[in-house]
Amino acid sequence: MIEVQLPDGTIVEKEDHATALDVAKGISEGLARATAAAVIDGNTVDAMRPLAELTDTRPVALQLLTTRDAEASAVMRHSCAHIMARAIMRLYEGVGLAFGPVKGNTFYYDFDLATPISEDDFPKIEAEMKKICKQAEPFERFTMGRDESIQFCADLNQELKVEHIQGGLADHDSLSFYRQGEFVDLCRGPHIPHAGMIKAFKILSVAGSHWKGDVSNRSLQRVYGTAFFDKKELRAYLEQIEEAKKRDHRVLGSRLQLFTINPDVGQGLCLWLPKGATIRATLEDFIKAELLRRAYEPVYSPHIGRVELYETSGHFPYYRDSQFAPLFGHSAGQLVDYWIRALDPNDEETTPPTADEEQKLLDAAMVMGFKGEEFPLQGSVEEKHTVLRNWEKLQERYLLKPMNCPHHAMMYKAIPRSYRDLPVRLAEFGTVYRHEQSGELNGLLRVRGLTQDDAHLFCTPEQVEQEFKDTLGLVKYVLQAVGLEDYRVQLSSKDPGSDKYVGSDELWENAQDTLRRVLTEEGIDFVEAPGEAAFYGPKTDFMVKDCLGREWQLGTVQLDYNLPIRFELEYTGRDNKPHRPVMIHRAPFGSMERFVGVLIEHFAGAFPLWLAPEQIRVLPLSEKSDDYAKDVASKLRTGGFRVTTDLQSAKLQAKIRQAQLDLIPYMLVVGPKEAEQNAVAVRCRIDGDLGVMSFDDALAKLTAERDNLVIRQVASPTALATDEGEASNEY
RNA sequence: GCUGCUGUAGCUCAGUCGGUAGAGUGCGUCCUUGGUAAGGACGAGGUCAUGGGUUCAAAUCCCAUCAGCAGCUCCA
Repeated sequence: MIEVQLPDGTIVEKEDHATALDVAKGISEGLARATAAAVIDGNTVDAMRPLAELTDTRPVALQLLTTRDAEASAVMRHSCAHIMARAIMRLYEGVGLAFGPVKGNTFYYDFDLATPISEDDFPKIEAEMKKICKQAEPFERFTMGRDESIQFCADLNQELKVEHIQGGLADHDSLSFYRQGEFVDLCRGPHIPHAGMIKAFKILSVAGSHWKGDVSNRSLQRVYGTAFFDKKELRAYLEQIEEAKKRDHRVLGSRLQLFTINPDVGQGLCLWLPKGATIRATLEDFIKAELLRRAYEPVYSPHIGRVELYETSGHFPYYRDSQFAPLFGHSAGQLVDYWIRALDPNDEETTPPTADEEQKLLDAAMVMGFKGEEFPLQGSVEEKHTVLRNWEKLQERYLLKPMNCPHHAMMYKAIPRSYRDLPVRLAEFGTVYRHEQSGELNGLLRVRGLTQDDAHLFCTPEQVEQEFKDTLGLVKYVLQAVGLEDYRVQLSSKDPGSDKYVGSDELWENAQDTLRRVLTEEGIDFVEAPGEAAFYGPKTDFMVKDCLGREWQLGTVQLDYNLPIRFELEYTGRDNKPHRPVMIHRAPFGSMERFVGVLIEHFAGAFPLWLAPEQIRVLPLSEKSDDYAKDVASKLRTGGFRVTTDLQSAKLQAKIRQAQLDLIPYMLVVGPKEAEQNAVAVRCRIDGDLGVMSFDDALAKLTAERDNLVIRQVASPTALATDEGEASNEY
């Protein structure tokens, strides 16, 4: 017999081989029907496995997971992934199985499959899945030894599973499988007792992916789906997605005329329309005022800089692929650049020049002033490259600036610095250009030209901690001021196994320790993300989600001991000797583009009074009141408000409806009565009609709301839940 | 960049079997002059993303290019 303790403390005795399902049955048939899985020792486990196998603790502390528990849904979705895989294997030949984990409310399965699956195929896959669910066959678990498992998977023609057992699961002696009818899959589990528990599911999309997430590996087809225990929940979830899409900043940006992106201007290059620009300018003014209070100094730098500058900083070689190609000060540079690439055997876009062509290139180069006799016409490619590289260096090459830090480092260097001057805080809304992969571009959230609310702090090693602390405080303050409270803090640290980082391990450890310590002292919850650091230093990133639940980095504070070395930055210490400062890179908003994009979604386009591009709209009751409306608007403008008048010959209801749809915070209705008393009838977008008040009272009320940066929202946006639970799916 | 999907009026979308393109909304003009979420009439708007091909005939079929969307990968 085995003793089992239920969450309420009750202890029940069961047969030795009893399962969680048996315990549930002992309580009620209904409970047994609803039991999807169990929790023992904090682990989610199969409800149909004998309890004695699952833990040595006695009595067994057992918690049943029923169809009402969120954890049970995750188990069920994983089972649904198996069912989808089973259906697809019935419909297609030669299906290779990769991974099929759960991700938030959705699941996916990666398939190695020659035939492309398209959306048109979803109905037939779903129909097959429905059949499987109807049959309500159980999920049966069994285990095998390593070698046996490898042979088993090989016999099933599941090469990827074989590879995974040999690679990722190398330290597992025994492996578990789940069988459901004719379908068997290497899987850690757990699963629901039988397929009949899945009452509602839907295939959502199909996309490409790569085996183990590595682009150099074979590409797979990833089919996404979602499943629920209840049809209503599925419908509600699909509606929630539709609802969330209405908040999409790309949709609102165009409806509210905030910004536009035009392919004729260029991919990923956004055009800020007046209303969007107003929001941005308001935010910039807000942060400029705050920086003044915090003793930052404004600077400006040009949009381009010499390539050598970025070679010094390390950005050019490191990010070459995602930068716009260098610009040449003279066309001779282009000639040499072309020549170098033509000779490069690894450059697939070019073919080596013939002897004839090379002579022409040489003639052209001599016309442009190069010393032709230096060029080894009969030499090797390497010898030619050497000469061409030298010629290239004679040319001015510029980079559209991908980063502001090198410019700011030069500004630091421009003036002799004493320890008494530090910290030096140089701030600039710096516009940078990055040639992001085309598939990555996304509205305002990922663009090719962006403006960072950037600043670089240069301080002594002793000051680092305080400066870092203050900077974190600034980021938190700024986010709180605009009402963005739903963020996650991440300490992006170095991946010890990678060689992409510059600088000594000691500097890195030192920097990471400082970040960890300050974050802990400040009581900021954070997760550490190894491998997410910049190549020159660790950083603290503030992450937020968009309307589809995708995560983006907004604010960032980065510690950097490396660029000061590369740029040989110095200050004179108390000892009259040169010392090396430490740099802190920081951008509370991140980029103005992404930040405004996120804000649009956060407020669903309905900005608080202080940020709204059009703050007040004056609505005359009829044309008879047009003059008074203009008068009111003009006085509000004098009070610093952004105000318009609606003079179209429409009924009041229509004007109000239009203003509500345009998400204008306040409407002032004026008719003959108001004109007579120098009054206005105030209507708030959120609260509706506030009644008639004197113009002065209305002005005072709105001024207070604006100047206090009051944030008001009808409902706080509910981002789609997409908790990252992927790591738990080991196989 | 990769995989899949999409591209028709300013916007949202119809358009059957290949046979000279349609709605709603917005926009303009006129009528209407109103009290807190849609008053009415008329009108203008399209090289069906671009370039090729197949065909007597292409928005429709095929190919390429460009752009967008979702995911992957990348992200200073």
